Amino acid sequence: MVNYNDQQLNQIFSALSDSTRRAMLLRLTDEAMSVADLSKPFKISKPAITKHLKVLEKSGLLSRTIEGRVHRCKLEPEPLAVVSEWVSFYEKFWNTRLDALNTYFTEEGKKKK
Amino acid sequence: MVNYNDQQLNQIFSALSDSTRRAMLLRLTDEAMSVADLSKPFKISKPAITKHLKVLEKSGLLSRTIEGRVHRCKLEPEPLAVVSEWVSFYEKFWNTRLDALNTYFTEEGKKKK
DNA sequence: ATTATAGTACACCTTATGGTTAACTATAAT
DNA sequence: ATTATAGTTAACCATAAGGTGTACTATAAT
Repeated sequence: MVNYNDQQLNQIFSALSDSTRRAMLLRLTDEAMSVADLSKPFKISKPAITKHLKVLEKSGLLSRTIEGRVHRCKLEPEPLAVVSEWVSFYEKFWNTRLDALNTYFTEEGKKKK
Repeated sequence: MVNYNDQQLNQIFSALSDSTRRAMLLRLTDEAMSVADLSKPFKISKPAITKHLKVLEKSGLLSRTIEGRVHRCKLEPEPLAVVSEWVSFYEKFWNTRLDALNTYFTEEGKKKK
């Protein structure tokens, strides 16, 4: 898989740390759409939208194709795969914790029997 | 699983968007350790370390137990499970993309045969 | 009692972030 | 040719983030 460096991870996590941007990504899972359509649910100014789009674009989470005066925005999921890969390393830690919890309750169950 | 709200996701992603903090988390996967031990690889001032620890603590990624004058820092993986859950929703999007790629190469393979 | 160590709190600085309004460019429609 | 629409750019503002040095608190060691 692609080897993203620290700075790129910074950018991706930073892009994801804003509710509006995450909502934008979610909206784009349905379908690619224009900036106007994409920004409909958000009660912020157009320049604010532009800035959010730039952040998403720079982090690689969004691409756009310009068709006339309309910018068609598309979700680019690869950085999310990178996040998934990054976080998967830690999976064992919450698993062992759940295992410990599980063992605890199993032992409790045994005692009651 | 726990239902984290938008603001908590903001905090978690924001905490993860800094190289130093991610390196701290990685260090803590080996073992829980004091602030001094934890901060050894980082060439920043002690107050800077304190700040990073606070960010990690507020996001739930780190806990500490005070033993005398030593603060023992421990990795708390639950927020990472939340990230994993959040990102898992998008898995289908990079899977379908990889599938498409796979199909493409498979078709190419057929042509060559 | 004094000194060393672990860590935080405070005040400050610089840059980044998220928002605004006003003005602009470029395409589309009348 | 004029007007409307899609979107960006520029200048500005307030607050947050990440860093610093100095001063402080609290525990441990001599």
